[in-house]
Amino acid sequence: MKANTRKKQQLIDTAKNLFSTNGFYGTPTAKIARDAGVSNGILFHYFPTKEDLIHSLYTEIKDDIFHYTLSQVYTGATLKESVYTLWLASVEWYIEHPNDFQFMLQFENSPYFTKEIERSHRYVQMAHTLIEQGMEQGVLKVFDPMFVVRMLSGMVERSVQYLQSEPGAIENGTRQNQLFEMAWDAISK
Amino acid sequence: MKANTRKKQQLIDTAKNLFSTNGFYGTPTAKIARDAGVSNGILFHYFPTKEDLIHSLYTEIKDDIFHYTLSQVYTGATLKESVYTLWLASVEWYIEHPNDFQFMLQFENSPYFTKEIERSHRYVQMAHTLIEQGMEQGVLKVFDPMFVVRMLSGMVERSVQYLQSEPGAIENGTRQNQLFEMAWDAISK
Amino acid sequence: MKANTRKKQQLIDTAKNLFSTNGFYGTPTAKIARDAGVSNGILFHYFPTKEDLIHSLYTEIKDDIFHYTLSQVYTGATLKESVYTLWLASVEWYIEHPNDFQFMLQFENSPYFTKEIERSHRYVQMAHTLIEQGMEQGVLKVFDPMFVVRMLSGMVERSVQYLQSEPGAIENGTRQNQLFEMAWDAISK
Amino acid sequence: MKANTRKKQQLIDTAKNLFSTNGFYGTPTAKIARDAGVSNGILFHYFPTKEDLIHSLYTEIKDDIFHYTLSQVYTGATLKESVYTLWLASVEWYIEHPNDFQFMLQFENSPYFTKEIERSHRYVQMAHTLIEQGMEQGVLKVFDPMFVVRMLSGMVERSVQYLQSEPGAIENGTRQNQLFEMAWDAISK
DNA sequence: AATGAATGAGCTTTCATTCAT
DNA sequence: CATGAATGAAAGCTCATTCAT
Repeated sequence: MKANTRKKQQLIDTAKNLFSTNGFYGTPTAKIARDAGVSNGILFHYFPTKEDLIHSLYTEIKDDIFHYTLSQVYTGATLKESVYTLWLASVEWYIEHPNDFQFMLQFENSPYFTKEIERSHRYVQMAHTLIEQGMEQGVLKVFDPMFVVRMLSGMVERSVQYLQSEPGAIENGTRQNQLFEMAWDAISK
Repeated sequence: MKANTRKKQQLIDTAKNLFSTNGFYGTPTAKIARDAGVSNGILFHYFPTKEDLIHSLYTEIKDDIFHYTLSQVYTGATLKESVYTLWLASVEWYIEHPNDFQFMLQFENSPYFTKEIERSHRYVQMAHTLIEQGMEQGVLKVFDPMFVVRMLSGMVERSVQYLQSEPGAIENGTRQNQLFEMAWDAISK
Repeated sequence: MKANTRKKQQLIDTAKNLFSTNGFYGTPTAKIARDAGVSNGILFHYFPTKEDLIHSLYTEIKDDIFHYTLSQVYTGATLKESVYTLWLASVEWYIEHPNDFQFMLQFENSPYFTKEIERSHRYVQMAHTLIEQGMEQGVLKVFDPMFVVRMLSGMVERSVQYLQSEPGAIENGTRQNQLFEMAWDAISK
Repeated sequence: MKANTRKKQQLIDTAKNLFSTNGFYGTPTAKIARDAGVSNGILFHYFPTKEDLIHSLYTEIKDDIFHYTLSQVYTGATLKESVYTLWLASVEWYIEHPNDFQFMLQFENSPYFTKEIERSHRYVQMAHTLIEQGMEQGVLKVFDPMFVVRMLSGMVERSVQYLQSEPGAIENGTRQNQLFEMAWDAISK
């Protein structure tokens, strides 16, 4: 089972690398297996179809970011502080995992992505709950909470891309605060 | 020259339809030609490769939206009014052309899309100029203008998706104003 | 009719160039037309099929070399002198027309080439007659004359290739005599 | 590994047959696979491109004829005897393998064939060595040895074609001796 | 669990040839 | 005679998936 886990994980890691560089369609399963140092056939033992592999990757990423974010939240925070924690944890995690970030962008804009998948992940559910509370507290503008979640993730994504392209910006705490203020101004009353 | 134009345009229209529904990779060139009612080979007469076709489509869309937006602007407007005009024209145009909207999202998140392509279109250049002016006037938060342009288009896209999913929202002028206010609050000081 | 002749000749010349460089199959008819500066369609006006074009080229070459050789022969020559004249004229002509030489080699080793075509050309018939005479006179080894003709052309071809590859050899009369002696020794008693 | 070898060999044999009859360009890879009784795709598993297949075929042939010829040579032979052995072994082998002979002629007169390929085969190298020795011994006319090798193979080829077309000639030892004498007279002093 | 040979449908692109103008 | 758009039947090659071992 160790060998099992190792090969599976190698496939996942290799797939993330290749997908983020060449896209889903530019990455044959045979190349994933070859680069992962395993046989062609074993990939389909772990992931019955290429689509299954892609979904597994996405799920793993969303789980990872969920756990990272969860580890950052603390009780007794104000609504704005909670949103800030969520926002910053997400940005930090994407900056640390550029392959995952790249992969996620592609996946969420591909025909593989559906609303059902979007809603099924705890990361999104957590954000949804937070936004709902903010509206109830009268702190946030009132819209469909799911829409605000999407708006927020859109702003996170653009911010990450900006930080990636601007040298030195990642370490600049002030910059990050300014970026968060944009998002907060957008959604708060 | 009429036949020329007609067949080429049929290919473009058919391609937009199919691409927006099935994606680039889910749409064989043979199907495009068949659905357009033309021969297989003529597609490659007008577009030497599938990639050329895709790029042409994108360019056409960006030109169309540029001209539509341009027709809406008026002189003597305040900065906020100008941004509103730009925002609203974009939203309206995408709502009216859902195929183009869908295609654009896919293209801009595909490996076909590069920063060079992004900057080369007049639509983006126009937005860039406007944002720069706003910063100089002290009305907008100061960032790399290109980043703000991207942030804005991201918010336009999410707004369009929201309007598409919410029945009756499209005709609701108040709703649209509220959506714009989110964007304006994000970027203005 | 002048224009007629001009375009046709341009097609022939261009085709020879392209065929000798890229081969029959590496040369699309469209490229021949383009390089010749004429329209795609007109090629098929003069040559109903690509094969017709190829055959025309070959016939033209064989006619040219026939006339050149004929102009070199003189009456009262011995058999060996006549064979020498034939041999030298052929070598000279190929050296002067490398494209034609290249094209001929390809054609004669392609599926387009048949025994019927081979026999139908006056150049071959002339050689055949000469060899027959030599056998009757008891000067040449006795075989099927057609075989000796082929053997001789084979030796001409290799000699031309040798002269082409050896710098300075073309102007070297002694070299050419030595090459002829090889051929003569092969076929003479 | 048996299946491996079997399918690969079936592809090679079928390809030789089809190529020699219809030429490289007249033989689709799909037909090779079909006639070989294997799937379309497996051909490209063994030979990444059609060109690779063609080159492999040629290499195999040249290796086969090399080994056959090598098995015929004996020590203590005079130079003329050695050349005779080489000549006869080649002629015999081509007569026994008409498909290979046909294929070889096409290949060596196609754009696939280069001087580098020609020199790389042991069969040619063996002939080259023999001719060089003959020149050093003063038995052969002095030329670039490679040219003499080519001249000799040209004469072998014409002789094989002659023997193929002349009924009964193949079994006629005298005929073969006469053909060899032509070649020998050509190259010997 | 693991291999990698094998499958075969499907893809983009090419190109000789036709045809409306 | 001349153009070049239009046709459509291949062709070579790819690749997700299966299967014998």
